Amino acid sequence: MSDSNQARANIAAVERETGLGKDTLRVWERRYGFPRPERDENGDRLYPADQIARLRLIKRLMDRGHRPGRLVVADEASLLLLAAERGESAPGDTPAALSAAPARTLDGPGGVVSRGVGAIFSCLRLHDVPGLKRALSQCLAQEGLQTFVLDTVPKLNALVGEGWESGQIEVFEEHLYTEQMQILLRQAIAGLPSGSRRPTVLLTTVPEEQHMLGILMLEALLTLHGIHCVSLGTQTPLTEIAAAVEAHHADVVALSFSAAFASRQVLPLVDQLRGRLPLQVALWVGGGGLDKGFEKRLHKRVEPGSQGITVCRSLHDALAQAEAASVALS
Amino acid sequence: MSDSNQARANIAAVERETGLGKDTLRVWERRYGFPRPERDENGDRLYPADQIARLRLIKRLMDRGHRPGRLVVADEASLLLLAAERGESAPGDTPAALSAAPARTLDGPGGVVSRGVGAIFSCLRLHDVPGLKRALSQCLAQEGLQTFVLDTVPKLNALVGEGWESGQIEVFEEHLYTEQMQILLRQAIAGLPSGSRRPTVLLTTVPEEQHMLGILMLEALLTLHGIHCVSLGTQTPLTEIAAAVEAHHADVVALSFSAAFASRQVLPLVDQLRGRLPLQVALWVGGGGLDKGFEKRLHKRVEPGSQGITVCRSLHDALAQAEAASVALS
DNA sequence: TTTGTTGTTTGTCTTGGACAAAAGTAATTC
DNA sequence: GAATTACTTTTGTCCAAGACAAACAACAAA
Repeated sequence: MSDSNQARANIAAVERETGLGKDTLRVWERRYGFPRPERDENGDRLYPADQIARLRLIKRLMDRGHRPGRLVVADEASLLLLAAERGESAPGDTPAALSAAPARTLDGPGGVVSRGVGAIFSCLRLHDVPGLKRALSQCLAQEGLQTFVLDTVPKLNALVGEGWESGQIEVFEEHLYTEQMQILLRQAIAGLPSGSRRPTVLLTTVPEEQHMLGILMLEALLTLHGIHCVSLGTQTPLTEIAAAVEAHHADVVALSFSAAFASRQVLPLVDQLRGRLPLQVALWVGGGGLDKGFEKRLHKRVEPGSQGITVCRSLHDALAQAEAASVALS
Repeated sequence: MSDSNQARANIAAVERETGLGKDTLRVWERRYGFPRPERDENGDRLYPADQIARLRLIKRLMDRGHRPGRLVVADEASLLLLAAERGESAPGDTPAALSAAPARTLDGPGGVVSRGVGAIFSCLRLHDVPGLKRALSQCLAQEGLQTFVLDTVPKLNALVGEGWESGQIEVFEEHLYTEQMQILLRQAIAGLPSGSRRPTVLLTTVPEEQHMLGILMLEALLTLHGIHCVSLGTQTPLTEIAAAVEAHHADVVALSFSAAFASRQVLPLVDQLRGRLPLQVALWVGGGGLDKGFEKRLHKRVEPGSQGITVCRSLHDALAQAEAASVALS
């Protein structure tokens, strides 16, 4: 198994592949004895492929809420057991939607018959790009944009996220899903009359946060309701967000944090941005990257400027905020 | 000027804002005496705003090809002098296109009269989003997709890039441009019949490379010529690229590197990916992130698997490669 | 002009220590 | 039982100073 001609990666490559920082990798090695990479002739770490795979699994479980200290000392069996568990985070949601819609709904190559979430999911797992496109479009057309964005897309995101956590879905499949959903949402937005109502909402993400779907969903929803949106895409430096607010006379900055984002960094980042924005500009934050205690910690802050941060736990929240702001501004 | 209540940022924030790594910031301080941040009560670095601004300027000049050792010890005046210089990288190109198309082509709010590159550029600088949309669409409609992608978009990219390097264009304006161009290109691609000819080209970027425009331009061009493309979006881990190749039976992987990408990392990355791909799968690399000596260094490599890497210096190259591959596969 | 050799520049990796914020645990009160 | 408070452990990030190899510049030779 552990052949010497096995592919081995340096610490930078492991950071790329797993998303765990170099400092973290080193401190785990010191504290827990794992990972235990080999060394090259210069003393630099060389991680074997199996240790990288384990690190990736650990990262998956961490994003689901498990603690690293337990995971790294756990044996392989209990790790796989945890991975097989389903996320029970949202009770009453659609926990069995996946198993209820098995992949045998195919009708010849590329010809999917069944509809809805299940069909989308099977196309994704079969790498059937045309079928995926078709299933997504059908779904959108059938439900209408509002229902699609408010209900179906979050459901799909959760499904794909869970599939990824449990190892059923590969990262590249998730990329494919994201790309196709992006195409669809952008097309839908382009087909709408551009919003003209205040507030003007500036949409973006902070550096390190590369996931676009959150702000794209919000943009679709707000544009549908006639609200004026300006999207800067992902990863805008904080100072630039502040500059853009001034340039576009924005009333609101909306930030999205995905579950993959390091949740401990969210509050300082948001705090810092709040300090750079004028007081009358609202700051909305949302997405799965906000842990449960976020509001509590937010309210514990006594520093000036920590007020005026609105947490949107769902797109419904954000829409309600927008409507309220629209009334207040008119 | 250097008030004590000035905003000061920690090293992580400076990394976010400037794109310079923590290690680099620390080693510059040790070697060159700049930056020279203050310290908080715990000994952690606190960078004043003016030093951050200088670091950002230095990063700009580095991306243009200047060497850090000279820049950090240079005085403010010579730095600004360098910044004001225009990039002379592409001789015979369109060096004065910007100044030849001043911003006074407006006709009332939002109503741009003049056409082409100049109009696009002025809308961008005036933050006129509807005008920008219109100008871009007009340009595309007038020139046709092929000419637009092959000539105008690279020209615009260069212009925006130069504007950013010289400080005329803010980062958030560049984000806005990228976002709008992305919308336009995606729309154009969606309007085409999806490609069916081999080779099947898998488009993506490596982790750390967030710029989408390169692969989007290539996707538009190839799809226009009937070539079958699969895009995974940006930042796909190398192992996942390899997995996606297998899943989609791709014949080619196309990677794009922007000028902002650390050019020293390109070769090892590409080498590593080459090693993970089957021999019959081609690997194309392109974009401004490849420095001049890239081919030379590539050919100097004697390691197994370093063969079979094709450098595309322009989209014309890539298109020619695709046509050649198409002939070979039919 | 190209090719090889030398010295300098530069980013990244190393170790081992330190600390603050977050999360878990226990005791207390409503 | 649910919510506060106080205490303890966990955990990621930062620091210092040293080292080294790849990239680069400059010069020599074919």
